[in-house]
Amino acid sequence: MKYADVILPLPLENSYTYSIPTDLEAAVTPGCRVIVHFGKKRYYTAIVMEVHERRPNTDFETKEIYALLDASPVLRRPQLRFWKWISSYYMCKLGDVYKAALPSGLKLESETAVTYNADFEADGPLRPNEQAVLDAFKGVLKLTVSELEKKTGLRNVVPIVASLMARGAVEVSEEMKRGFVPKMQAFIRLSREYATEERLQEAFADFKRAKKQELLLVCFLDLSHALNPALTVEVSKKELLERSGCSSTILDGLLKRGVLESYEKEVGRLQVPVCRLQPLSSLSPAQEKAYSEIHDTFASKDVCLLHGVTSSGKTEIYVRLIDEVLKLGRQVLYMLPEIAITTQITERLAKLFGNKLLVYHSKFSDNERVEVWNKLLHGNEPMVVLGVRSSLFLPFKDLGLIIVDEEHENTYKQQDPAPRYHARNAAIVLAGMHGAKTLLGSATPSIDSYFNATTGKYGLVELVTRYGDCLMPEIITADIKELKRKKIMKDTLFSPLLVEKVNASLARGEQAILFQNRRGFAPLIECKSCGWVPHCVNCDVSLTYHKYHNQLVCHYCGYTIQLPPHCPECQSVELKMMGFGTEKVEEEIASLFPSAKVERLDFDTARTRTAYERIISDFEKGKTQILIGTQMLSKGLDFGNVSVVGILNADNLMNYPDFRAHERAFQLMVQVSGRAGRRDKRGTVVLQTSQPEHPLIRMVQHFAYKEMVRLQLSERSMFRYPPYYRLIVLVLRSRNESVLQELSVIYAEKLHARLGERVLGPVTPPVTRVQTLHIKKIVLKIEIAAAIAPVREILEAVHSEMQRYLPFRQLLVHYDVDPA
DNA sequence: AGCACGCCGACT
DNA sequence: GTCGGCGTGCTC
Repeated sequence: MKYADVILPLPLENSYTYSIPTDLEAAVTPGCRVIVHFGKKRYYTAIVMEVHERRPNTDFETKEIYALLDASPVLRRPQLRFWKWISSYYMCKLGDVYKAALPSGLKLESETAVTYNADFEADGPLRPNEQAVLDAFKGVLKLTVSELEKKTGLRNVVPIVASLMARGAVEVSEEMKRGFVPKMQAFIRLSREYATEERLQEAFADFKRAKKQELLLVCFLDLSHALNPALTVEVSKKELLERSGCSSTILDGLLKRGVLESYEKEVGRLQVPVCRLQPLSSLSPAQEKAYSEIHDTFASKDVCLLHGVTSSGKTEIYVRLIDEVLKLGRQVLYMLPEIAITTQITERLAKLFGNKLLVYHSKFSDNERVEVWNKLLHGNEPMVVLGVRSSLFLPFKDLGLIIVDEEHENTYKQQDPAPRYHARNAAIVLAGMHGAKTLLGSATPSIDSYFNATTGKYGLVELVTRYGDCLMPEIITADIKELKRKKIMKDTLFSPLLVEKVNASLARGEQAILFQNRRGFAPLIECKSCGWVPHCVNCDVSLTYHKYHNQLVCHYCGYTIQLPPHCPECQSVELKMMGFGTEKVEEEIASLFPSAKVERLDFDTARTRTAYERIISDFEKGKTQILIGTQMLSKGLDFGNVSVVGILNADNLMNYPDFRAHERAFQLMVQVSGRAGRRDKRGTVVLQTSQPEHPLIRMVQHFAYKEMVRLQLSERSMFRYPPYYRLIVLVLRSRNESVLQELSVIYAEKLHARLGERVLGPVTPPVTRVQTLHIKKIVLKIEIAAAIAPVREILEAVHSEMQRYLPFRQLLVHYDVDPA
């Protein structure tokens, strides 16, 4: 008897053993997907980790594998190893890694479907809830449990469905959710009967009055070359109708006559670029130098950091390296943070690499992602994948190079659902498993990477001249505190300097970008008479006012209410708006620069791929003169005509409680400034701040990156932060505040007993409650040279010790290794 | 993560 | 007396 140890897409400690039906014994191999029955009801797609003949010591019945989904593994050999590394280093369950790794089209799950019995006649009165459930079946026979819950508005329909089933009113079944659906398209061909010239002549003779049909057939023959087997191409129905200008009724006529016939065929969703491939452009001397230095570095080191100022042309260098690796027959992963993957970069790469390019990110549909997956799995050609964080999990065969562009971006660190992995660091490990090199690129490298590069762990290559020798923008500060004191800036977000610069730029037919790191209209609302502030019911934060929908929104959990017409505490109608977000900036621009066309780029306006791309392309084409946005516009965008950038409030970037606040503020301000001035024009940046003398502001003004690093490093070493220490944060959450308080203290004491001064806390984070869960954190600072395995063992030991305290079950615990 | 089982308050 | 709230434990 053969058994398979499988991993389920659930946060479970162990793998589970299923027996393999004899007819599948040969076919079930590690890396295959199987469907298994798990628990009382549900079916899941599990991944086979190991096949063996060891009978499980049976305190439990061993179930059989229900079905095998793949003739060959969907994972390639190194992938499982990579999954195990992620789960061990980032201290999460293998099931969590599995969940993150596969596109959901490959993870079919069952769902309980409820079918209405049309013959049902109640033998007695129904309870209101039961009636409500039955009423939901108006016009439909079958609904899933979740659809029923949505339709009825009831929270727990399962028991109600159970009692209805007992009475014979409904039946339930487990059905698999729809997974990947291949895209089918209708094609048209000549029917067999008419496939000769003679028969076609007859057909033409037959048309008489059907002139349109005749025209359509001519058009078809023209497109398909159906009579010349050497040249024949397939013609889709859509193309034929478009090219002939005929309606589908005319085509139906031809189909009815039997001259043509229609057939369905699977087509890919990945668009094949139609443009002709372009040769690589040549490199400037500075780029050439950097390029060869990277090469030299890779001879002795596996990782190289490319520190290239904005618009120094890092992409050209990447392109060269990609081309080279492809020519060796190996694969390349080019990673970018989510917000930086735009049509600009995809089009550029498509022109160079054609159908060797695959794109993988969250704004692609799941079906498209499955196609990318399958193409890498089954294809053997060298490929370059342009992707986000999760593209690390794709089934690469033989990676030769991973490029992590904008490597300083903290969005490379996955925050919320486990696995909480850092894609840049994981990329280096993955590259190691493939014997590949990693190139980290940034205009403002993370302090961690820069430290590694200057201490010899990585190579360092610097590119300090901007491409085409265009000048770094001039950064001028505007002192908002002073302007407010002098009453020059009253009830406005714009300093006179910024207004003047924007006006001058518009007058020259140039564009402006305004940056404000907060969306919505006002982040805080306060009643003028009693001081009441609207708070989220689930989280410990005030609600942000969004004027467009006249709503108050929680930016942590999405909780939304209408703006009350008066204060619920004292009935006063005077509500004061405090602070400002992108919406308010937009509103003020409309009055300050009435003739300019303005657009806003933030989470609210760029919800879909098309909306996002439209805003960018309109700005690119000059349809928009002013673009307002959050950090979304700091990345990966090249605009040729922007001469002014305004940073509306630098203070809120610098003043938040995190040891990386200054590093991040510097990176953000320099990146945003980099949008100003391209080609031959020197740009201007107006930096509005109440602390113009702040050292960090001075460093931004002079692009003094190294100075910033020096200062930060001395602080980090003093206060035991990365890169000198490794942080592991234990996050404890509970609905029950007192249990959380009590247990977090005990937890920290136990850790302190074993790890001493390395343990800090428990501390209360700035936002103490999110989604009805109170939060405490215990921070571990581990010497960077120390081995991490013993620390993990201690953490696990203390965790199991804690489980002896009964209320511990009310706690949710997770680890955040190397928090961003 | 689901899902069932089991034990307590508020309704007919 | 029952309904339904959620705390607890298990899933090969």
